[in-house]
Amino acid sequence: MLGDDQFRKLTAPFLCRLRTLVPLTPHEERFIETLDLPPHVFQAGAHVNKGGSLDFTPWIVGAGWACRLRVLPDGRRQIVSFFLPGDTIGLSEVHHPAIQSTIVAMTDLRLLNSTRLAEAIDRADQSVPNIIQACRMSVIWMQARLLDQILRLGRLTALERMAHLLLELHYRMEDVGLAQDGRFPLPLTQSQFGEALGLSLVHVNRTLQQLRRENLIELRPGRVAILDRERLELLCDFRKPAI
Amino acid sequence: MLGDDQFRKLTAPFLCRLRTLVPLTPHEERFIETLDLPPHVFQAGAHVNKGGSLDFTPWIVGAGWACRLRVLPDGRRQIVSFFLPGDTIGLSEVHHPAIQSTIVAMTDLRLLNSTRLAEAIDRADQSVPNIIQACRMSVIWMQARLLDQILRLGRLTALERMAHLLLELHYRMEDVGLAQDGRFPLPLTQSQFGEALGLSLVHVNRTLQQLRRENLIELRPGRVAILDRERLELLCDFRKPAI
DNA sequence: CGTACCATTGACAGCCCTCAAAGCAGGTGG
DNA sequence: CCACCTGCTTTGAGGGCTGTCAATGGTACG
Repeated sequence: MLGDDQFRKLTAPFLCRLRTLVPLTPHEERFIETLDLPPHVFQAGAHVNKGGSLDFTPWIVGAGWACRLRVLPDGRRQIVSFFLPGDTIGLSEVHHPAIQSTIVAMTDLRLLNSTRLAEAIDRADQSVPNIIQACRMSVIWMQARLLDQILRLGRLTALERMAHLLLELHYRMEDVGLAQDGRFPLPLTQSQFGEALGLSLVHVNRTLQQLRRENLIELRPGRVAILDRERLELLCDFRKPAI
Repeated sequence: MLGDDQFRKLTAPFLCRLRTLVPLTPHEERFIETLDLPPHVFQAGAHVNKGGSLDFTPWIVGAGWACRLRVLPDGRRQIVSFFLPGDTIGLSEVHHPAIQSTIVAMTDLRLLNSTRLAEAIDRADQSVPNIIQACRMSVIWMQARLLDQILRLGRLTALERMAHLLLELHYRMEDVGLAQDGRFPLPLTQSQFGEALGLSLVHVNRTLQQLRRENLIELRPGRVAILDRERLELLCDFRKPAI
């Protein structure tokens, strides 16, 4: 279920991600490429941070998708954020009980242990200054995406929310080299879209149909194509994450 | 418009806040108490981070309320988070253009310049280890509150959202010694409640009336009383921020 | 061929929004 | 002292966006 990523180097997305933030020295590129292979594998549906000493391990997503999830006692579920290939888990953002959320693998997942990276950051290792700078920027990006999510849920209509989320995912996949020509793998069910966007499954379905009717996207299970990015951005006031 | 806080030491709330997180040494208490007085004053409605060199100054809120706000081109506004006395601005969380938001004073505001504190954190100053630890924890709390906001907007009904936010604000005011017996100053208009909770002004009004009818809160302009915290928490699955 | 999961469609209800107007309190100036 | 203004709160009516319930279809897999 890892799709096209299966045979790529698992460090490639993270390298892409860092290079969108800062230029790296050859030494730094090697530092990343040697980060703890082989990967730790979680199956779709597994909890990445539920019990065990792995709870506080910092990871880099090599392949597959995960999400941060909050569940209410009555069963309502809210997806807070997504982790895509090249994202860090528990490094730029935080593992802590106070966060009261679970990290769930949405597909089969290959994670790289980034403890060495975390240590380098902690002691401000002078041999990898750009990496440290990039990770600092990455904290900011992650925060900005949380604010995006708040804006979507608080102020956008269903149609706008869906468009806005698709654009965010597109940009993120493009950044790590996993989107070509507006097309990228999208392993979300409509129910999961609903959990992320605060909508019911049924309404997600109707919203997606509307986007298709207007020739803004193409969607088949597991894959999406952004047909008219500009019009889609206009529709939902999406602001390209500049700088 | 600063209410009861007017004559308190402006560093008091921040000291309270830190002490809820870690114990401080006498040296550390003095370090806080000498943080750059007199305060920088913003009038209600002013933008704290809009243009000028003050943009990247890290602050501590001494008195008054502020919020982080996102505005859409068509005028829709979403309050992302609140800054209460004792909170930091641009220290635990981030000033950066990518965040695409404005920090607005909701009341007259007295801010302490915390550049000295920021520098102490940056160079890991060994004379104030507990303060640094507390600021690290504070980042986590701030993130947790963003997730709370996402949960409210994505999964709670209007009544639940309102209850949940009131409880959060109550706990935060209580932590910094500004709530007694469930009562605390609440300088929000119903319109601002709406901007924070993703509701219309009219619906905020009706929701507040419902909470009053059920004897859960008392509310008069500028001030609120939580009458039955336990029932209110039950109503919205509020989880006390433990640990 | 049955099972399970996901996508799709229809009918209907309800939560919440918009529009509109009236009440209320504080501040200002005549 | 009162008229007036301004900003906030309150109330009513009606509509629309979105949720819930229920059933059907499609596809992968055993």
